Amino acid sequence: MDVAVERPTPVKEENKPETMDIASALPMVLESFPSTQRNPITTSKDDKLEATKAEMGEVREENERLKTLLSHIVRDYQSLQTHFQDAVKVKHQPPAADKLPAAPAPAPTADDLVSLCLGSGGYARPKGAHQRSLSSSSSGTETDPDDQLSLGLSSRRSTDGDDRQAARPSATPLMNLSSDSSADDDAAPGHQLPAAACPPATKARKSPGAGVDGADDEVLQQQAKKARVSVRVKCDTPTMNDGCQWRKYGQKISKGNPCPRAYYRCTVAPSCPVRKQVQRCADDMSILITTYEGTHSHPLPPAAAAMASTTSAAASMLLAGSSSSSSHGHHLPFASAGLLGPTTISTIASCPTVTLDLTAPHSLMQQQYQSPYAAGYESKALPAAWSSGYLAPYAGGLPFYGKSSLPAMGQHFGLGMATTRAEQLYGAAHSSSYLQRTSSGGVVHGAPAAAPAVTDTIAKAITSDPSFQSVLAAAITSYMGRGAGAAAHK
DNA sequence: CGGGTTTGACCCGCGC
DNA sequence: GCGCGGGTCAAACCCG
Repeated sequence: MDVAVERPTPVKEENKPETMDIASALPMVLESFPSTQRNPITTSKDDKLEATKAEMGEVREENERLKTLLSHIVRDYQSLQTHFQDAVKVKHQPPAADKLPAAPAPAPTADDLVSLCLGSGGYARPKGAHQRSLSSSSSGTETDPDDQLSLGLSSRRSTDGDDRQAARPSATPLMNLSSDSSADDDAAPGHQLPAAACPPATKARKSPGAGVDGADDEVLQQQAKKARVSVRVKCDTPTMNDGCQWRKYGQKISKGNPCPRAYYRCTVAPSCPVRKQVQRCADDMSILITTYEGTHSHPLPPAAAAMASTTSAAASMLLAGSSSSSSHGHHLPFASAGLLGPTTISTIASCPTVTLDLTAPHSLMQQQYQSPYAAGYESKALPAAWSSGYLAPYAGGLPFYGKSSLPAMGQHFGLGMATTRAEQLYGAAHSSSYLQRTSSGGVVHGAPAAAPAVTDTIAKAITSDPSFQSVLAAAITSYMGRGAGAAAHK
């Protein structure tokens, strides 16, 4: 068809207040459509105009339905949250039940490994002798040339956090990578990131003789678990521009990977403890693996806030999950929604890592829905939204991240396509998504441990890439709907 | 000249 | 206890 339907750039949504209502967020997309009529129309275009109008009407109806659906979903989700909160409270009554086998030192007790393979069913992680979160490559991911998934997430968990707290085991103060931990500092300053938040003098590792007993032991355990977020993207450039300023301070050839691993330190602020490691995947040199560690101790530029939020949310999810009972899996909507592709959480050497694989699920999108923005991702070092900071309304002065998550979810919840197609996509995403948690063997469990934080992430991520919005929204919708339904059955 | 990169050495944790 | 490997340091070097 010749009617060029040009949608306004996502920037329009950027300015939406975080607290915006979900219902009001949806029409944003529709509101954008009238702009399509502004195309210069020649004399005989009336028919087309009429057709377009009719189409718009249909889309409008579709949107109304989606709005209603979303409202239901949100309600269900909140209900589910409540249920979950209660469940968690009950679950954590026996304090020891939920912790890692705390007795021995913070040693290799945490060898749990959660593997989430979603999105494209063809994704097969080569599970070798020991699974590596970083260098594990995806064999089936090389087909899509533009696997640049934007991860603009400015998730942030509310500090009032009743429900947020639910995601965290109450007995285990979590080190939280997310910048909102700054808000939590008031409550638990001692839990500030040990290595990450310690002064630039670093050398945190050189404190062997600290007295350890009782509660300190627990804290140390948490300290030992410096959560990391590893992001795998297809990227041609040596490093991924995530909006932050980094200074390289080292490089190392790691075993099993001919590509050197580069070590970077955030230089936005001299005292910023955040570090990242950049390494190319051994199996697919086009895949760049960036591992983030720590929390920025300074306001982030908008472009960086998106990425920081992403890692924060992922880390939060990871930590919330990893500190829960090891006998219960963690249902990670991240992956469940097919949002971030195969998402792997692994705890290796007391260093839990969540890997966001942005190389796989994209192909689905590409095939099904060619967003006007999709072309922009081709061979770009960075997804547009990622670098644009378009989802980072709180960056640059305000304490990093915004507020509550759920409203935020609706904020950008712009569904850019009709449900019919969304359902198609959802079907594909849903049918191939599964959660697998392996614990020295491989048991499949499911539990909504970190749902809130992850939901934030999902919601924000949806907004970051218009080409993803549709399918992700569908997937999330489905997830949340099912989750709420499951909770209702309990 | 200041800031960033390179690179070899060093430290430390972990597995055997 | 020892060796290995990952992570960091810091001097030398490079570049604008």
